[in-house]
Amino acid sequence: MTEEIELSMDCKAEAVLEILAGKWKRVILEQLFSNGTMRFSELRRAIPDITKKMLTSQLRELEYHDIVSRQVHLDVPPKVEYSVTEYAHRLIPLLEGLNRWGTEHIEHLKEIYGEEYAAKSPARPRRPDRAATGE
Amino acid sequence: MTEEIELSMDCKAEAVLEILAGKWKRVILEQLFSNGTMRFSELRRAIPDITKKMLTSQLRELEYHDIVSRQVHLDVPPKVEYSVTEYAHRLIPLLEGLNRWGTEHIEHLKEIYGEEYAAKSPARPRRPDRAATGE
DNA sequence: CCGTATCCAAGTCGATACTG
DNA sequence: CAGTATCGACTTGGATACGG
Repeated sequence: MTEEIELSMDCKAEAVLEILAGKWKRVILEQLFSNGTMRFSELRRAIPDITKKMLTSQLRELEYHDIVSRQVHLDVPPKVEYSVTEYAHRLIPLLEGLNRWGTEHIEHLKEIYGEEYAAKSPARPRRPDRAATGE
Repeated sequence: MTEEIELSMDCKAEAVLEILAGKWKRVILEQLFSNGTMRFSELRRAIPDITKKMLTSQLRELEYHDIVSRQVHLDVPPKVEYSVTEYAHRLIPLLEGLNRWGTEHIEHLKEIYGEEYAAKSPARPRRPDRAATGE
């Protein structure tokens, strides 16, 4: 029977998911949180597989959400520095919770499927139907 | 200067994001958490805009992650019931945190951009560059 | 009733070339 | 140095139509 949990999530969670969802957002935040202010080129070096286009767009989205701030220095050569905002620090507990849960969840999946579980949920999971002749 | 936060997120968060990321996953969980066991058709009625295909696929992914369980009753007419697993309850604090953060974040965005902020971050945010003549 | 198959539109991400 | 523009591959979500 139900446990009447009443989570009442009006799906405000979407707003946060949007911040964290991009493929590179979390790595970028990791860099900025642990290294402080970084230049565009430093970020590129720290995250070798990211393209300039991706780095730019993800940074712009984070900037829009007031998570990172962008300082443009008008000199030659051009120099743009990024850092996390004060506001971004409120994200930390959530990020930690997410990472803790993620780590445990991977273990949980291993217990269920063995070491060779697929990270991405398969289209047709191989779990057998549990049948019951209820009604 | 840096505050040496050392979040060390090896991006295990991805595993959780995958659970929560689908367009309908959170609404489905909301339903199952507050109503307990529900039939496929009940879920469809509770979430009018979802298609059968989407409902099926999202439920299968949640099932793969051991978040919902699927009970098939082999009688006529067919009857399939879904409910959240024991394991799923561990998600609740995270979900609550996500929702609380989301709610506050929407307020934060309103303070910055006014009531008419765009939910989705625009490609080119209209925030002016903050220039500094450093170097 | 509870799905699957097929097709299609939209969005995401990467590679590459060009610019202030 | 720090981007923007353009294109294409791949993925996601939606609209049907059909099957057990």
